[in-house]
Amino acid sequence: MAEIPEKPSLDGIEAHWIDAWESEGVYQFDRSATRDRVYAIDTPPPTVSGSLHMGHVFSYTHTDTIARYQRMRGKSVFYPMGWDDNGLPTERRVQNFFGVRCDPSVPYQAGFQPPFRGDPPKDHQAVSISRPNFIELCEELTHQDEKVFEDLFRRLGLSVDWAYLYATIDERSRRVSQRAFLRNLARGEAYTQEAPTLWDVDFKTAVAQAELEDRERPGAYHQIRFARTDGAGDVIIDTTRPVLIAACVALVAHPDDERYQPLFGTSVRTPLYGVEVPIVAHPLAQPDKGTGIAMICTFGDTTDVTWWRELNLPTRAIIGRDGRIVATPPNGLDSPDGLSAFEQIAGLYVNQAQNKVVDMLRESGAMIGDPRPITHPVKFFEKGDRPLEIVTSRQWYIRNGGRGDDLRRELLARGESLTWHPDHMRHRYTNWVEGLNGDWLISRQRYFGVPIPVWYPVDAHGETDYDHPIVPDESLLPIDPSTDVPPGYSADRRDLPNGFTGDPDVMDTWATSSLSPQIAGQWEEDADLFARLFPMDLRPQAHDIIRTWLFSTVVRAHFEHDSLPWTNAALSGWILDPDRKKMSKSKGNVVTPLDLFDKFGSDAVRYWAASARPGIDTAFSEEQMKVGRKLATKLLNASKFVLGFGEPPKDATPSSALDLAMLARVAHTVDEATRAFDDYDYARALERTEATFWWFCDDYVELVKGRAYGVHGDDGAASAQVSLRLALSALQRLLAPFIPFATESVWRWWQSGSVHTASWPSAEEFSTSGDDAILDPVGEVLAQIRRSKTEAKTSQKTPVSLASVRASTAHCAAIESARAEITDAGSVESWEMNTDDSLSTPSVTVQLAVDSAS
RNA sequence: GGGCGCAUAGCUCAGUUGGCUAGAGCGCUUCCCUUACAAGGAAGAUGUCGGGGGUUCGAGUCCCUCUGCGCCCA
Repeated sequence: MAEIPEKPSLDGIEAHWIDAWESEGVYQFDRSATRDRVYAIDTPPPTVSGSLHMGHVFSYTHTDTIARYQRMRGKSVFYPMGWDDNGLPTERRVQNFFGVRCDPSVPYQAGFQPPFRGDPPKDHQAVSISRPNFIELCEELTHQDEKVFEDLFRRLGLSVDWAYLYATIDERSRRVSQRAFLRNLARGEAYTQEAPTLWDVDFKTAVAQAELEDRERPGAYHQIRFARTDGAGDVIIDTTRPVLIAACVALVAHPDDERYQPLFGTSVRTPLYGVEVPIVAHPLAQPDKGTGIAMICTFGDTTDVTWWRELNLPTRAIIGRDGRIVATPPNGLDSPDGLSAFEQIAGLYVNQAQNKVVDMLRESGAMIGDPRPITHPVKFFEKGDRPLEIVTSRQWYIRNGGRGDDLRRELLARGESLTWHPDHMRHRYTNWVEGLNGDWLISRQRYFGVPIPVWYPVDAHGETDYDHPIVPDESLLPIDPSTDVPPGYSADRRDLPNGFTGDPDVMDTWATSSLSPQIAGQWEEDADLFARLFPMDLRPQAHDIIRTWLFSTVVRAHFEHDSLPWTNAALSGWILDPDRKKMSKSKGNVVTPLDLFDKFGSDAVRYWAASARPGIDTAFSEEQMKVGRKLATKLLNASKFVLGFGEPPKDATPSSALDLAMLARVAHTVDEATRAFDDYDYARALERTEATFWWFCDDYVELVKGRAYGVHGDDGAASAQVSLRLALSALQRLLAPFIPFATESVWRWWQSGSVHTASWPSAEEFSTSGDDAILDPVGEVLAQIRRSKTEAKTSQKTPVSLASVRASTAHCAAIESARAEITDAGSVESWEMNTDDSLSTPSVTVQLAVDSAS
């Protein structure tokens, strides 16, 4: 137990307790606890290559309050931390930081030193390095970033057990990720397929539906003439992408569209290229868009893919994976004029080719009028800078209900049985699952990720047999098929006829992070541990990744464990700047968390975060942090006051009416806070606790002060002192989840052990004989006495020569029961009590002794 | 276009199966160095509960509708 300081202070308490908690193992998960005594949290692994921001502080604080509450309720809390370091954000950061670029054809260079470590000059040409060198740099940089994140989270006071730290690229994550994939493959839940795929031409990788976003982009309608092959005139279409005319395989109109019904079954020739294409009918054609008839190209957008598939159309792909028009003209384009028109655009980037095509269309007379500018939504990779193209490529998929109604229904049912906080967030999930239009594409043509753990046989002609992947034994995981050799082959048969070849791709980062419960819980590696954790109790996360992280985690657990991965999901809102705009770096309104910790203290910043209702977008507010700091300071001073009386006599019990009433109020608050926490409403628990704490300081302490000092004798003092201590103990514990540093400081002034492993208060700790109904009339009388002094602009110490009270019978009795205390607090010299049952609130007429004193 | 949410004091927000005179904090104004705390305390002013309609003895709360804002999906 520590000395109570003369002048309590919040300065330096964070560093002190961070060290003490670590050395005492306060937050260690007790793995001997059985499942019913465990509370397991599937902590979101933050992307460490991103910047630290208030959003992290905000949502992780919410989770931490829940973790601390559950720990105090006696649960063994499994609260791990993970770093999401694999994937594109890290690759991009590594490129920018070191001035390098990954080129798998470059050989490994031992001891490679990058040209820069931070801030390469703008005109620097990226140095091409091997994949292993690149990955080494990824690991170097993520380790630096992880240290910064860890320091931040420790400073914030997260009650994480750091012994269970993981990273999504570490060996266990790779092993778990590959094992789960191989299980999916064995059960037919993962498959490979050659198919049209959304493709980012800059990152040169496939992307999944969940990674798309629509952006409004300027474009233009071009009206184009297609000549009918029967010579009966032209068909006019509107298109924003005339560049794709060479990829056109049909024109399409709605089956009910009377304008075009006579044309179904006939054909037209494409302008410039002279390719004959049919006119077909399909309900996805929009009669009110443009001229109502559109060209189908392979592939302009996802609707083209649907038409192509459902109408069995040929393929004429013209856009390559590098975003350029391919060199070879597509099938069917064979007329001399057509070939020379195609030569004009071959090798150009798409937008250059578009300009060229428009020029040629004007010249040929196939274009009517000028382009008409419009703004329209264009699909982008959420991390990309250029519109997505669609290319045909071989990719790996995991089924997710997007192509199968039975599975879709099962996954919707999983969403139904999950408990959502707040509840309305479940609609995001339902909405997303119902709107899926394909399986989950998990292969990425990138470098820093978990390799897809398969090889393929290469036949005698050198052709790769993708239909019979060779899989490793689970005991060998993790593997890298680019360096490891499959069973039954020797290393020198790599990439040779009658040999093998490794799958060159890595998995999407979500394909690994969707296994965070299995990674953190050491699935299949520590069965005893996993059984104590899974399914976990809580998935806390931001609401913008319901479609990605939350959903994909549900999918993996559904397949592997036939269960939900957790029972509760808690969704945090966004941080808005004080003008209610979403905070962003470009606006320059981002504040760094560490500066705020220095300025207000961690507890104050946590207070701001914990004040926000679950799931609600919240304005960044330094004002709220000041309030939090006041609360922490007040707790120090109030604790010092209460404990300053020393130990009350051993046999002391609360006996006076006011003390019992105060304890009844605190007991009621304990119930309210407990109910709120059980419902994951940390903000309500804080608000109720805080209100009672301030009332305790402002009214109760002031009322009871004189008696506690002994002016009414030893018995009254003993009752006051023991009641003050009972209440203080409860209030310190109720505040512990929110302001862990200040509460720990004051707790250790008089208790042994940490407040964070103390038991959560219960109403049973208090005598229940009190009547807290007396507190309102008593408080009202006190307020009126204070008001009269304030209005007289005199000190609150000024004596009251006569307090004349009019109140109902019940209120008079209440006031009588605490009259001695009001007398002390208000310096009342004499009383006059009048019963008036018509009054709903007491009325006090106050005569001040100030005039006679002057 | 479909879905979800929000609208209460100058600001940020509470307001729990409909129930007393609609609350808190911040900010603002005034006063008080009071022996836990001046990094404090006491007090004051401020509302057509977004508009309209309905149900009800009674509506901030339930229903309908309109308006504005935000987010998710197409």
